[in-house]
Amino acid sequence: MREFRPMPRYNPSTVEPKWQGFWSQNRTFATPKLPASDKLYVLDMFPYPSGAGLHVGHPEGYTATDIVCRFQRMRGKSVLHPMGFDSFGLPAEEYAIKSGVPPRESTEKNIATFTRQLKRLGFSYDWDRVLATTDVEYFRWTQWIFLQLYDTWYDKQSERGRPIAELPIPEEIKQAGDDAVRDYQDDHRLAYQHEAPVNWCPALGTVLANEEVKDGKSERGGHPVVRMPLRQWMLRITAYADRLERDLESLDWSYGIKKLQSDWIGRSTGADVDFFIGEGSRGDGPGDEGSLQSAFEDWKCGRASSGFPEKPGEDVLRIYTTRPDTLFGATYMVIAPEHPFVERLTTAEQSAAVTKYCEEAAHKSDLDRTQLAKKKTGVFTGSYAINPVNGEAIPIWIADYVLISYGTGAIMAVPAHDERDFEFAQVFELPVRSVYEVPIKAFHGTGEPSEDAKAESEQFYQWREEVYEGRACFSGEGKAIRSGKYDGIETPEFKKRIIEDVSSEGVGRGAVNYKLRDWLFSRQRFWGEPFPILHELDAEGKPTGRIRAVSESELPVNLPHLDDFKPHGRPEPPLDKAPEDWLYPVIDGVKYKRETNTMPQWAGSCWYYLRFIDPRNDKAFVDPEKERAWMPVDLYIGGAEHAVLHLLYARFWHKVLYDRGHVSTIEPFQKLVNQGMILGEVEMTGYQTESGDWVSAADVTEDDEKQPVHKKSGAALKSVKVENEDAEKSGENFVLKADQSIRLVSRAHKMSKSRGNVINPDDVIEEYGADALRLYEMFMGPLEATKPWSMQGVSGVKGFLDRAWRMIVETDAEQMQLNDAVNDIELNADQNRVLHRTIKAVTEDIESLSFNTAIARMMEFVNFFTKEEPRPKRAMEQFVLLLAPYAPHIAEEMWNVLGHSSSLAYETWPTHDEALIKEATIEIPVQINGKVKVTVNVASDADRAAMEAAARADEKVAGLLKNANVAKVIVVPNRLVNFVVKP
RNA sequence: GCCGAAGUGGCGGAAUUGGCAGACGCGCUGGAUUCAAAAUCCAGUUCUGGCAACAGAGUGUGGGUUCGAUUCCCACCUUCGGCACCA
Repeated sequence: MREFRPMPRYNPSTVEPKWQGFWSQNRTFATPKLPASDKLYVLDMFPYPSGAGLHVGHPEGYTATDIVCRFQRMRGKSVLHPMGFDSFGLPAEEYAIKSGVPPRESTEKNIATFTRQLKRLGFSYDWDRVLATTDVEYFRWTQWIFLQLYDTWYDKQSERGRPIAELPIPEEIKQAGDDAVRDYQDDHRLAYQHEAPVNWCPALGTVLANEEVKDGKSERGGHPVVRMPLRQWMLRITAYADRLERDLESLDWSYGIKKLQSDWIGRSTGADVDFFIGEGSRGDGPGDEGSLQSAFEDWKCGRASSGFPEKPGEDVLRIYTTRPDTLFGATYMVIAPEHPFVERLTTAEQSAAVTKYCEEAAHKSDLDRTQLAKKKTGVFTGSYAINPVNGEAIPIWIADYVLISYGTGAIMAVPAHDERDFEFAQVFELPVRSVYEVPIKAFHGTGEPSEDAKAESEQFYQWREEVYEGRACFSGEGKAIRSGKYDGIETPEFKKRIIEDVSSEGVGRGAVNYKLRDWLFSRQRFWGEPFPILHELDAEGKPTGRIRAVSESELPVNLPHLDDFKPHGRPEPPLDKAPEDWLYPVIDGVKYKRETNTMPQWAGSCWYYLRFIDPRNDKAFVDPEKERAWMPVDLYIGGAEHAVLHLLYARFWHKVLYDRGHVSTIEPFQKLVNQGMILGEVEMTGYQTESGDWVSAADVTEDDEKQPVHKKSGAALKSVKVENEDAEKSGENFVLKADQSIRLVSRAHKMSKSRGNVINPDDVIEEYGADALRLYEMFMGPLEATKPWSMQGVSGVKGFLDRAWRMIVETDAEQMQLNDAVNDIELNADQNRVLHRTIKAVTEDIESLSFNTAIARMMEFVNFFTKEEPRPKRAMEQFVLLLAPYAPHIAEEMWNVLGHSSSLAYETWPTHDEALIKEATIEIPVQINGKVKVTVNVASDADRAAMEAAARADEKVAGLLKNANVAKVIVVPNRLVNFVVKP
């Protein structure tokens, strides 16, 4: 065994465990139950504890938050900085199926690994608060929140969720009996069951939320997803769409993330309009208008007095449009293949074609629908509807480009002003009628238009003509034409007026729609939270359709032991195979079957930030007093991959809890920052043919599978990694040294096992130490930027820590002792200036999360002070405090060497003195016509005249100005002098 | 196609109420130290021309505003990320 003694040389492998042990033993970062001073809640997105362990992306965000926390503690704030594990989810279960290890076992093992790795990085978490979403005592409260959702309906009047007991029951429902009342309530709960076509993934054996499906494949694993009808639990997130959108405004999030969320919610405004169809399927068309037209007149009269009904009757086709101002341009209508009116509207002669089309549409997966999106398909129903604004009968078509799940599942088609309608009209040769004047494009720039501009203008007029003739589509805004009394009105005004008019006639009304759909909340998997729901069974063991919530006192509903939880490709969940005594509880003599679906992985992460405030409470999910004291989260840092789903779901749950009086803030996360991705090391890639001949990257393109192929011949090529010394730069590009005509590609790629460029943080710590890893990840570049890894960069940062160490610690001594050059002396003016400039910059940079520049300033400090001998001890102490948030282990050790016996974690953060930063004289550039000619020294408080005089006094400037005609002199105090010289 | 972010030395990046472009780090070159190496220290390092002093060019491209533009305006190109028939 190696002899242990204090090492004069900086050795992270002894310093770091020493201080990690110290913090742990002294519970240095334990947070009081209630804040003792100004509170600060800083949160990391907790990790999924995968079997692969921590990757270098994790410490990036975690170091950023840790710096802020350590800094703010030194500034006297009460800081809550917890960590936990998002441990439910598919991978543990997939692993269990392969290996036979129960998910709880592998999950606990992974959590232990993650904990060890996180502790090795020296993060100042309050480990007393650690939690995992798979802890029974945690998901007990996840289930409890589900019950809150189940017990809540959304009151549109007051715009908030209220207890289901307060739901007003209409008289006719009351009279229909208890079952009707219960059904009515169930229809209004925020958590409800619904049978609808869902995204079923046979390979994963579960349904997926819309958000988890990309290009018709599962986000996890990339397995195909098909649509099939299933009865599922849904959460009524759409009720909160408006608030989720509106409240974004109050948040300190980047514009990009807000936009992403806002686009996902997808609020649009327009109008609902009813088109009269009479009894349907009568084929009343242009040739047979009589009966439908006269019925339409009667209907319109009726509507004028009755107004616009809440629910459309059988005699109308209700559509939603964002452009009611194009009503006069509607030349046909389209309904979705799943629309309930399909059968009614189909005439006998069209019946066969319609049935065939709808069947095909039903079997298409989302993938087929999107991939075949290139060409529009559809079929005519044979029926017509009457446009309420002009009484015109127009044909009704069926097409899958209209989605049943958005708006009313039916549209009016205005091919002249909507690209999709135009495409469809082209395919089926339907009429196109433009009702807008195409505004003349304004030309940019000044003077004569160039040849290009003239050609462009020519093209524009040609296109404009095509729009008027119905051969092109214009989706912009302008002045109305062919729109009766609305002619000449600009689009926004037209919209307003026509909505008023159709409303007063009772044929339409202003309407709002969202892209956001309700959240499909159940999964057919084992490793998730069981629903606290029971289905009542009758004497024969058949479900009666009644459901019952597990009472709060019966929570948690734990997962039963299951030997086999393998999905079988059928929609029955694995929990259906649970032991009888778990599956069939009897309450008051009534037998029930438990809900066997489980919650999706998102559930646990929707509220973990609340549990951290009071993690061991067994009476409530969080104590209200503590919740009020700590919420909201002041800073939340994590990856952009959660920009939509996790953040939207968590905000939704939070708002429901707010409405029900369980939390005190309307939003959970006040400030959000997304860390950028860390890529692998930059690689130089060249391309070779099968036979090994080089091909220039300029001649390479990608095929459909993203494999490199030769641009001209299409022959498959192989990518070859080229060493840096075999490449050189030529103009804009890198080329092969041996053959300069061969261009290479220099690029950093995402870290992936298959590419073999994954950096393991444990290895980095082994070689350079945790402080170097932390410092490097912060030094790489701006927190939010995507940046490539560089091992040489880590080594460079380690070199800085070595120099800092030598600046303070005597490396020639046998014992750990202060460097002889460090003495108790006063700082001179230069030293003060450097010290105070550093304090100022580092402080401001932490506040703006600009860690890379803060580190650069500390490097400058060390570069300066290593040259100073003797070195004032006080400056060294102040520096160590500045460094501490970034590299806490080495800072604690140096603090120790500087003669302090305890941790610096709560030492007072240094402050700067502006007066000491100011220099007596400053160097300013002197320009002539904006070009710097010389620099001159002037007093830092010199006025304009003095600066100009100093500039003119310079020999070279005087020479240059001698025979020149100085038209103007621009003097910017403290900045520069510029002589404007005319020839 | 739409939306968002970004294009600065050999590389990561710095500088924006418009004011000396390239801080800091890597790499590279030369030197010191060493038997030697590692480590460390010193000097240099945007490009072009020149021994040098110096001169010219330069922040994706093209234009514009200004005494002065990496920063502001217009048009475009490229890369990355997201969304994708939402009427």
